[in-house]
Amino acid sequence: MSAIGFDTHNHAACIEQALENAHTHCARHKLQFTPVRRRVLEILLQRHQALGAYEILDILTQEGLGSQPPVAYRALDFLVKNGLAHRIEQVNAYTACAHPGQDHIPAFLVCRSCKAVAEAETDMVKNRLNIAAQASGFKIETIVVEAQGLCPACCETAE
Amino acid sequence: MSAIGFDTHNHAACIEQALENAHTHCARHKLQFTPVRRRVLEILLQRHQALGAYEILDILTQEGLGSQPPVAYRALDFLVKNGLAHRIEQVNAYTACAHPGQDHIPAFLVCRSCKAVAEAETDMVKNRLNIAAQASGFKIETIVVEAQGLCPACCETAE
DNA sequence: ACCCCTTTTGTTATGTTATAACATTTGCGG
DNA sequence: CCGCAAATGTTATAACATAACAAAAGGGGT
Repeated sequence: MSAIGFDTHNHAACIEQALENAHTHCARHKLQFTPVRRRVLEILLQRHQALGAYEILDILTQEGLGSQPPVAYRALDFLVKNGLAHRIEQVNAYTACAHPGQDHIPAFLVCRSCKAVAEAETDMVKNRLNIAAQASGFKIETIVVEAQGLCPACCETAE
Repeated sequence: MSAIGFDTHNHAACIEQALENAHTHCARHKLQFTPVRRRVLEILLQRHQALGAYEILDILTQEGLGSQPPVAYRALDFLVKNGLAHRIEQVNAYTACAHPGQDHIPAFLVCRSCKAVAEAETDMVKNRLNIAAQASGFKIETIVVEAQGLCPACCETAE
């Protein structure tokens, strides 16, 4: 289990690469990587941050890509369903997936101050939960693991 | 890690006991266990189930204990803050705590069909996440672990 | 190239969840 | 029994999300 997201990196290249990966992923699965969907993913990638649907909608609206809530929600649903983004339940917000195509169960570290999001791995969690679930006959379909707190940057500045 | 919640038990006694425990817990911490707060906890205990704030508000309203959203939200906030109930983020709902007073990090198994909730333990998760967090300098304050799926009863009947 | 069906987008309306703000009442310590 | 702190009542509104249907665009088969 290792966290990425709070380190520095070549962001432009990282975004370019991720969009490229998403494009080929969609092509391979016969999914339409439409302008709205592409742009929403790009927005999520540009900020390594949890963004609310309405924040994204604001940006889309400014750019003439859509003006009503369903536009944003549909694009986000598409990205989440296809593993290109994740929903952060604790804050009703969305973030780009850091490991697309890996069919993983992510754990998130979410900064309550700046909304920065890091994505970690959780093999252990899945195993543990499955043991507990099987013991009682519960059939797990989705797992959410989220931690909230302060990221390194905000530890120094915030409250 | 073991799950409770899908087993059968003497429910009336279980509720009585839990309310009694909550009462003494509040007394010990100089917290007011008011009628609304007590009734909301009782409602949560009666159904081992995730209930939305507005569902609870409906019941309170019928009983003349309050009619506006803040009444329900304030009671729920109180219960959650003091470890007597938990919020299930995935479904925007609340459930009574199965281990009050134990300062634990719970994991939930939530049935998507009947909203039944079982509470399991997660020491491992906490440790694992803390390792990942410390490596990047992130300071964890809260952890959410939730699985959604089908409970034993609904596995047979539901889709 | 064209048709047809499926998917996506546009749009209106509304449903659901949650909180800000302030007045009033209640509980509790001195 | 006074005065402060905590809790409740109430109004209004903010924030998040989806149902439903019309219009347009994509893309596969002939």
